[in-house]
Amino acid sequence: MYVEGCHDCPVRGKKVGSRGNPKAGLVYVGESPGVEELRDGEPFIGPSGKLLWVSTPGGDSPEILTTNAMCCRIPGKADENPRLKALKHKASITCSGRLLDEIKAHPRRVIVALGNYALWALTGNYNFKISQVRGKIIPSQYATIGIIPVMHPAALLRGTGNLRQFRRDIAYAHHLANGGAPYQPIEPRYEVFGTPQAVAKAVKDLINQPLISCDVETTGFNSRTDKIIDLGLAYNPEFVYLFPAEVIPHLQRLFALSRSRWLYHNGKFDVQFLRKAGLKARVDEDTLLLSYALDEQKGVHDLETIAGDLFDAPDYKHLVRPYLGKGRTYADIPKGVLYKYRLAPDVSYTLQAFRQLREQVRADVHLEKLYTKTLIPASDLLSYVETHGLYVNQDQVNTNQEVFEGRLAELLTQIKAIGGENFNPNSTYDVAELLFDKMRLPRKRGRSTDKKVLAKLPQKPIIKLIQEHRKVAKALSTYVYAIRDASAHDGRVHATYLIHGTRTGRLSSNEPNLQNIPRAKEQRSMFMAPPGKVLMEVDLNQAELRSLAALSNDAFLCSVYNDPAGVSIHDRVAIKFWGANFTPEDKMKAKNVNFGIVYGITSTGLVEQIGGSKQEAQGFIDMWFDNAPEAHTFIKKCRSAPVRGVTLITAFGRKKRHMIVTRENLHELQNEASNFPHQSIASDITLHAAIRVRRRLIKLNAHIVNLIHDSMLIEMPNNPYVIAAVGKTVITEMQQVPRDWGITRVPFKAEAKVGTRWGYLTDDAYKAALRDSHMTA
DNA sequence: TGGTTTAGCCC
DNA sequence: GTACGGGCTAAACCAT
Repeated sequence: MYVEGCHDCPVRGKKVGSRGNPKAGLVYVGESPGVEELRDGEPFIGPSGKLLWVSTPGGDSPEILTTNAMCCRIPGKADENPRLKALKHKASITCSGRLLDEIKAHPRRVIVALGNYALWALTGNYNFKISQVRGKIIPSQYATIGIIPVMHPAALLRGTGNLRQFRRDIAYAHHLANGGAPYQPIEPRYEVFGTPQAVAKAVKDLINQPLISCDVETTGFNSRTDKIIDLGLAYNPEFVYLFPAEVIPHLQRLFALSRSRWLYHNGKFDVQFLRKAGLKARVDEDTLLLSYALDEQKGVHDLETIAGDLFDAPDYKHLVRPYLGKGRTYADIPKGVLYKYRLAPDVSYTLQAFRQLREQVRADVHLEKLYTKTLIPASDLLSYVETHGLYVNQDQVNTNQEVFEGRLAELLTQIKAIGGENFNPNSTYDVAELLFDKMRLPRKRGRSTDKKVLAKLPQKPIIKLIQEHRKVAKALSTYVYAIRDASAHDGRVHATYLIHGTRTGRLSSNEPNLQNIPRAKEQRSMFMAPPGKVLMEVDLNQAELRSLAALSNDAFLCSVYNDPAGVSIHDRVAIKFWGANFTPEDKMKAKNVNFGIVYGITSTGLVEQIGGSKQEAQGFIDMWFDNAPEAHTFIKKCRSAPVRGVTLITAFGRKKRHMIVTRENLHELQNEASNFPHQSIASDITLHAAIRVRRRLIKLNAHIVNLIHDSMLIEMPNNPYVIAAVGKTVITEMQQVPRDWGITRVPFKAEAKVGTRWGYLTDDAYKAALRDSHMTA
């Protein structure tokens, strides 16, 4: 094959042409051939091709014309290397004539552009980004229906993109090529109900509807300081009722009395604003949580993405964006624009998405259980935890600020005396230059200067200074300034807990993250109980190891946790390793192995913690598993799930699906899989316990103020009766939840600590309260 | 201004 | 040569 464009082409290598029916109505256009394609002279027969064909309805078919934007191979590193990138760009331009000639030779219905280069060559528009336009019909002179941009399968194999979306996009192209109608969102009509009389009329329409979709637009993300601008409701996606903020009080009756099921997209956010405005809002259905139940990957659950995927809803962001920018809020958007392009579509799209997603969840018994029994109740729990917030000890924050700022200034002076006036210890570039170029210290792992590397370098004064500087700088920026600023409004921090933040079912926390506060007493004590109250922390004891024991039914682990004498697992393992006369150091090592096991630790990782040789560490790991063979088998079975194409499912209905397995990511997927079940179960036990106890605690004026994977923090009056009642309630439920969910082979154990400052909670204080209340533990 | 990399904190 | 699961934030750096 030789065409005129090849004269100007900078590559001029061996060429790979097209395959399939030259007259096909459906064309796949890829980027450039890979190694396998070059060898066999056909496009899409390597790993990318395999993924493409398994994602194609009906599989590999000669009725599809398959070709590439470039017919020569461009080395895979081209996107990182500027010289190669320029070459690739030039090649794609010179080759586009050949591509378009081939396409134009016969009438086409649909062209699938796989990746940016295919899209650019087909449209001539280099501003397109595949990640932004994928799955949308782009009109084209070359195809009657148009171009459907889709992520390149190679990108998915590298770990970017989302397989569900990829499959849906390909299926959509086939649907269109086979004469199917384009997905068409319903664009709702809307009306503003701005007077009490108008509201009364709207309420009459709405109050007996079985399902109402609700959304609010606000001036910001903080329900304490920001305000609702407008509220939208709909029971039919064709029509949205809009209510300006000033008439919202007139909706009280609707929210309080309606028997409707209330639908939101991330209702945890909306209901906090609505409750502040005096409405009895509740979340019965939630499209964000439905989407997460169906796909535990992150980054695909915002309403724009869902509506775009399900019915090709237009992206109106660009129409709203010009009115935003620094210092401006949604209140600065003209009402007409806000209603037409934001509020009305959001309310209607939520309803439209719900119809599809709810059915998909209902069709799967595990997901139905997860959604109704865990995700929706968690939304209710967390909207309350977020609103209540965690009290901040401003004195401790101020003290920490003074101490850390003072120390940081000292350190900086000393560091600059060695590194020079312009030396910035926060800059990894500066640190690497000083250590490896000027001081000629030995390099490890490239030019990394992280904690472990510094610890292994010869202990020069500058290294000690940099180590301490990093610690103090972190303490100051992340854990003093952020907490100080976040609590400036009402003396509390109100973190946001994401239900969909992890692939295991753990919660995540942000702004601020209350799940990674340093354990140092003076830092944890930035959080405390307000005057007259105390904090209680209730922890699950070794939750993940107990989960592993229960799931694997391992004889050794089960005997440890069912042991009436209560000899700890660390002691039991130490005895197995060293006999009855083990030393305290031995016990420490045993503890590290025990905790490492649940994370799938390797000998290298274990050496980092306990020292010694790699062989010795491997010996401990082997011995541990020899001693717990059923646990070993269970973990191995989980590890092999990605290769076997098996989806892991927990008792709570959490799933770990294995979408794309490649040689590169296999190891990572196996590690995730082996960790998933016990991590997931441990956090669900905590979450369910919190859901169960919340209302009972409120009657005692006790409030959950933080949740950290296997523990919860509770604020309550400093009264022994209350403390004892709360402790008993929470401990009982944390221990009962696993039994109720069929996790019965080992008991779970919860423990309570009490005090005024988070850094100084003790079990003695809890026991004292039990004594004082004349109750027994 | 926004995205990526490197670092450090937690369970 | 191979690092151990799940997260979030800040600062520097680099591209646009």
